[in-house]
Amino acid sequence: MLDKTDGVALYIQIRDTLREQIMTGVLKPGEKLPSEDDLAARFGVSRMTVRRGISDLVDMGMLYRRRGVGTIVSQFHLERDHNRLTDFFETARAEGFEPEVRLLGKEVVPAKLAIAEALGLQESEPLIRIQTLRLANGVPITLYEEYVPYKLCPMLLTEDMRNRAAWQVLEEQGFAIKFAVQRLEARLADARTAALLNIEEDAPILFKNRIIYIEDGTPVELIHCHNHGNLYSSKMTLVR
Amino acid sequence: MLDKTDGVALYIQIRDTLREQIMTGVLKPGEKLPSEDDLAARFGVSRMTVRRGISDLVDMGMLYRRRGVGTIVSQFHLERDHNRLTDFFETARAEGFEPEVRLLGKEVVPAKLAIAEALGLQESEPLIRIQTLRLANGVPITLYEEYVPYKLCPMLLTEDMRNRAAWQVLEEQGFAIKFAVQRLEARLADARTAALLNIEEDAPILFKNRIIYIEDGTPVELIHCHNHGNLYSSKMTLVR
DNA sequence: GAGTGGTCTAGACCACCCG
DNA sequence: GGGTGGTCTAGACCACTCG
Repeated sequence: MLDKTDGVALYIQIRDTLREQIMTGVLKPGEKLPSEDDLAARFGVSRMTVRRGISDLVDMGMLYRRRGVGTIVSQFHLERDHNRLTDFFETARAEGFEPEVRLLGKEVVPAKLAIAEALGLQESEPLIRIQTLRLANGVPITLYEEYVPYKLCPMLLTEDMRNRAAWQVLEEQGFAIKFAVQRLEARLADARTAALLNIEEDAPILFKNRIIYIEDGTPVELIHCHNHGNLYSSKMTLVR
Repeated sequence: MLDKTDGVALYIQIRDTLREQIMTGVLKPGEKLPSEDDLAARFGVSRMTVRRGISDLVDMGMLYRRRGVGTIVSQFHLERDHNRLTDFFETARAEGFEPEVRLLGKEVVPAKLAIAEALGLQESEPLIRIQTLRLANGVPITLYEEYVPYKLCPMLLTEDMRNRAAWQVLEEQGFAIKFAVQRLEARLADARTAALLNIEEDAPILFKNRIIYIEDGTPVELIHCHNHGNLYSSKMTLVR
């Protein structure tokens, strides 16, 4: 069952085995897993190792534990991906839309005060600004504006931005992208946004301000998303 | 340092001790913790127990680990609370606003199709609908509409809803509230919402549709929030 | 009372990072 | 090479649930 020689941690192999069984319906919602002692014997590992694998699935919401009862498959599998930084193309396709990105412009601009503060820079420091229009099935959904400090990654200027976001380029360059903090607001469309999204001025816009950080807490990118109010909504999971 | 007799798990005492030291600045951002072996010796526990406590803080974003280097205090402490179901009053006060809730109405209504489907009910089954207006420092911020299946908790009809949400009452009644899934949209204010929030009709509204679930995946409450577009934004953290 | 998950121990070996 | 975190073992005792 497990391969102790291939370098993949045993608890990861156990986690993936169990997840596979839940996904394929071998383990059904509401059903109890074998006990931890039992699983440890089956997998030929110690109970602590089984627990570590199960804990990951509990954190993901696929399982829950009841002391004195057992470990049970959740009825509802939390879509924790909605609380994660994910690839626009992958998620669009996963939701059944064909994604497309049109480059509107890419230039070096001096940082305005608000953006400089968000990125921990001095005012007027050079930024790379990348503006794109994101479409689903050919319909404009989002006006996407990205700001990255020029000194951080000058090569962004020559990268093709039609298949990934700037933070994904940074990740390829070895930056340990760790998390993002975003703020959602309801706004009205200004003239330019309205024209690009093919809606009326003053139509509703779901505005998203997102700052992306690397491991040690340094901000590396600011994003402004102007999302079509009637065609876009933002879904997420909250845990008690 | 630790109390092995008071019933609180050692790893929780260790976690809270370390968190306290980070919060109070004894451990500063960017600073390395003592090694796990060292901490185990200081706390008088095994290394696995120390790791369990540290892991919780890593999950919360307060620490990060680097193999071969050590465990380091994050520059930026993730506010994971924003990804959690939290108490309106507590969070408002924590952010420096004095919260207030005005009851607009509480009645039993038949479930419309969309709400019945969201809550896993038959159409027309009786629901308790609670409508309140939420204010911060006396300014109306949110028109809050809650729907709970009548059969689930009839006593909601007689509860005072001015200091907690319905799901908090359910929690007090022993329901294991586990998570919520919500969807945010930008909308324009209709006449009633505009009047209650003291804004113009067609002003921007951040609309939130939230479904609350218990442990086994059963939905127990649906919430519609109509948030003041200019005074309310929704902040959250995404993890890579 | 039997079975379950919750916690904890006292080791062990490894991969990785850095001086 | 020395120190760090990553993984794993083979036990142990406890609190809890349920029949």
